[in-house]
Amino acid sequence: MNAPTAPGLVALADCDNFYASCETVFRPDWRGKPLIVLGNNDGNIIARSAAAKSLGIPMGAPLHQVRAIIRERGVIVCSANFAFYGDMSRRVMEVLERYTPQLDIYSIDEAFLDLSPVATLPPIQRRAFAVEARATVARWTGIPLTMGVAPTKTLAKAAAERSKRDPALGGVCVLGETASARDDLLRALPVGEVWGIGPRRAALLTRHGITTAYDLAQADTRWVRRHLSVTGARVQLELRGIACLPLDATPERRKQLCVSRSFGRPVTTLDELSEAAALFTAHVAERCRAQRTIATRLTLFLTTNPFREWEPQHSASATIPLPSATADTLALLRAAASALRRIYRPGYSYHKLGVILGSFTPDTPRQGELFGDGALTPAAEEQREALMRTLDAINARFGRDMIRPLSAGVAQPWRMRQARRSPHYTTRWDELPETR
DNA sequence: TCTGGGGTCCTAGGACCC
DNA sequence: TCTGGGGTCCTAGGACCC
Repeated sequence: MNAPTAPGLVALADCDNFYASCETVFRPDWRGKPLIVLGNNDGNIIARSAAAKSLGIPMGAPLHQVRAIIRERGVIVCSANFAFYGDMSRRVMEVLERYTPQLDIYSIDEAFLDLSPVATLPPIQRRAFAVEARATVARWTGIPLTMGVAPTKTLAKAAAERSKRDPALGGVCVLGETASARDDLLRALPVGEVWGIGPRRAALLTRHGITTAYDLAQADTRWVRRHLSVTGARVQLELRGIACLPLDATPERRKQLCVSRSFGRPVTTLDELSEAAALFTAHVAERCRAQRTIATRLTLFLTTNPFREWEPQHSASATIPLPSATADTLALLRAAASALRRIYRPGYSYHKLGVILGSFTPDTPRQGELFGDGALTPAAEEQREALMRTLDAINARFGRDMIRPLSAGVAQPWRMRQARRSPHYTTRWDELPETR
């Protein structure tokens, strides 16, 4: 396991329109066409192909706002298929891993590469290296990506941004040695597009006359520290070429896990909410076991639909400290049920429910329980763990929810809509692409 | 009719302790 | 008039990210 290191030279590999590109890989007839991917419940647009962007379809917009343009321009519409995207992501990352001693996977479609081995090469050769990595990913996976190469992560992000905006760069932007090249790039980057500067901070900065990344790099460091906290101060240093964000290739153990969904239709009864709570709890428990942790805290939250302003609103959450750290589905189901009883109020139309596990510790060695009231004996505990392992194995082999809590219900009328999901091309035998 | 899901880090403030 | 000082831990909420 490598400790995080301060990068001397780092590349950001950022997949282009990732979800839309995934959908196109096995449908070459869709290449170049306007295509959008909808989030769960087929609600919002969460990805757009280049052609869809150029039609002016906005990111994040609810589907019903763009119906007209979809019909008129024949836009292809897909429901999100996260199992498929996750598998394609794994393939892209495996290719990138061949090009670096340390791959820091930042999200499903982005990773930072430690390029210190090629840092001493002249810029032209560094560029050739990035160009080849990019071409190999495209050839082996079908996914196009953009590379930004620079001394810090934040500058690499800015370089990749530049590359996406300027097709003449051929998908790779290497931030040159000279300070003037860097300054030119930063002057052209609005401050709100700097990585780590969101809408709130951008508004504050603009009010103070700081409108570009260059302005932010030059601003008074004490002022930045005071108004943007340490995260903002780091952004500023990174823009100046001083690495503050380490490259971390250790496979992460999440600090919290969340499974939440909006319902396919409004839900009012405690019975239906209990079904959703049970199903989500089973899913989050499975993920907790998969990363080999046990949780000491379960939070359940519940909200009405904030867009239906004319209806009475209620949102609440309850956190249950678990008497002993666990990843046992049955123990977590009890905690979730008691949390739900605590926050449920009749008379509301609920829209979304979520279950969060947190405050993890590694699952071995197990911390013994100080006061054993009602706890399982060690032998019973071992049996329960074996049961969970069996359950996970069956679900992994025969499909998710093959075995699930009965309390999660059977008909599940509250389930989300997903009308246009593409096949699981790479993750289910019966949905493999065929050639004729 | 119809508005996503899953994360991270930081800070302020309260509870509690000596 | 005057109302310790300093520390830890925990949680909620804000801001940001993809």
